[in-house]
Amino acid sequence: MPTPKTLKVPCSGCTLCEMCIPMEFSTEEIEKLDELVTTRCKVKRSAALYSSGDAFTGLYVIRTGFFKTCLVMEDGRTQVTGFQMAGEVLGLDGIVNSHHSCDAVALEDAEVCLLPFDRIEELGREIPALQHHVHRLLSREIVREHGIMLLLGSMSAKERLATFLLNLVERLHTRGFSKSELILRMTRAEIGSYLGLKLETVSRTFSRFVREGIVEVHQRHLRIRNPDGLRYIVNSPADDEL
Amino acid sequence: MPTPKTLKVPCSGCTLCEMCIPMEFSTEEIEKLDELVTTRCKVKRSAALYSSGDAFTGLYVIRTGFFKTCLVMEDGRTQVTGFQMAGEVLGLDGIVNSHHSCDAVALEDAEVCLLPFDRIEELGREIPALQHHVHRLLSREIVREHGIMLLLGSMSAKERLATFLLNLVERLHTRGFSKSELILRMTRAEIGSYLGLKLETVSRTFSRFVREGIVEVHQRHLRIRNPDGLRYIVNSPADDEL
DNA sequence: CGACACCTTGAAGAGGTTCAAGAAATGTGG
DNA sequence: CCACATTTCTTGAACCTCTTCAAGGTGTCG
Repeated sequence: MPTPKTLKVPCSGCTLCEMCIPMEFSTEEIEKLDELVTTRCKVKRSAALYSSGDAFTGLYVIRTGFFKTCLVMEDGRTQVTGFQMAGEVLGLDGIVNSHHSCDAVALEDAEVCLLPFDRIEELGREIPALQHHVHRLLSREIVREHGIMLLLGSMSAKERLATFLLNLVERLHTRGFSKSELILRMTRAEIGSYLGLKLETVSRTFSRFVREGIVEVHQRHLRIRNPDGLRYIVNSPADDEL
Repeated sequence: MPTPKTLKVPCSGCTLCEMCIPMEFSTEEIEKLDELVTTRCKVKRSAALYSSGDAFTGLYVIRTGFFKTCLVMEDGRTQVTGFQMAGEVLGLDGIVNSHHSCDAVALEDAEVCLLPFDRIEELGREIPALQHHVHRLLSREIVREHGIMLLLGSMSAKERLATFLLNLVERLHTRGFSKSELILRMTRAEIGSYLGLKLETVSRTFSRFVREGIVEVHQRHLRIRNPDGLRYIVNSPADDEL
């Protein structure tokens, strides 16, 4: 369970963009938006921000840290449905039934802002730009998941992992990190679950990429040597071997 | 391309529930909602209601007919991302970028209502219940897709097909159709694409279900003889053979 | 330093795919 | 309304990718 802190955080100063300050607001509106964020929480590594069944209170914007969301079946099988990093939003699944339908777990110590959803709706009625922003946020998530369905439904292991790495490094890059180096915050098993593969297959596919000179892998430290190699893999249905 | 008809349709009389009239509205509000639906379109079998790249104008509520939505990769591979029937909503993918990111194709002659999205947002600001309804609609789609990720990521062919059939028959049942008989509106290849399987695998799995006495299959006419058999398959990770 | 979690790699195996052929249904045009 | 073309569905056999099982290596943290 997260540690709630009723700490006033001026959003106006926060550089995170996905949710909070999508620019096209007047200063008056920004003042209102600052009111939106009432609570900041710290979440320890491997702790759940929320779990399936928990009452839905609002959306969480990640300030720092890295999360995974996952579903757990009765028989214990789990499916990782996404990895989220700073600036991204958690909790959209809870809106329909006022209860969460998946778990959000921190993969490293994290800090999130809670945006009570009824406040979001209230403000959305006053600020059309915010309203539309929320709609886009939800729609973006739908489109993202379409992409994952494509990945899970029609891609080989190589393609899946290549797609995953490209997506990850791109998102990190927009946050100011390197285009070629990254640290995986998740285990092979978690990557595998997300990609519909077993951890051994993930490991083997990494090894293969290393052999082909596409990446360097040292545990969780990755270095992409040939990004075009990855892109080529994604776009080649029948991938000719070396 | 659909055939637009500027036909006034009183939504108040329409029994479709998912989008249009979620009860908790005043008569005054319902009058406003009636204004929402400006256009009704007919879509011929195998015609696209919209295609990837088309400008997004609004959401479509299916009055009659049956649709599939699908993504097409550059290399031609396609992924069916969903099947939609009367009362369900199409077009949510278009909100983010004001352009659609997938194709919606009618699997039989269909009729849809267009709800211009800017009007939805306007009205949403006036009617909180509508606003919340839209949010739930989007969130529901996200949760639905989580379920498909689980299916594609961690289920066997048998489990996938059983899950698919149970879901389909349940949705039909809420629309007043039989709990045990249904007509598949889509081909084996389309089912396969949706489930991340090849059409041969779908066909073989059907045959297997028939052999086990779980269903009767005559082309696209299905009869579920043992729904618990299907449910059992879904909930048994290592499924013991006959 | 030892315990534990995580990662890699090999060998055998299974589930699903691919290729191919034929049967059944559907639609079209004469 | 029938014959033909086309699409869709089923089934078999060989193959391949990914999984499973197993063992050993590496890194980390108390």
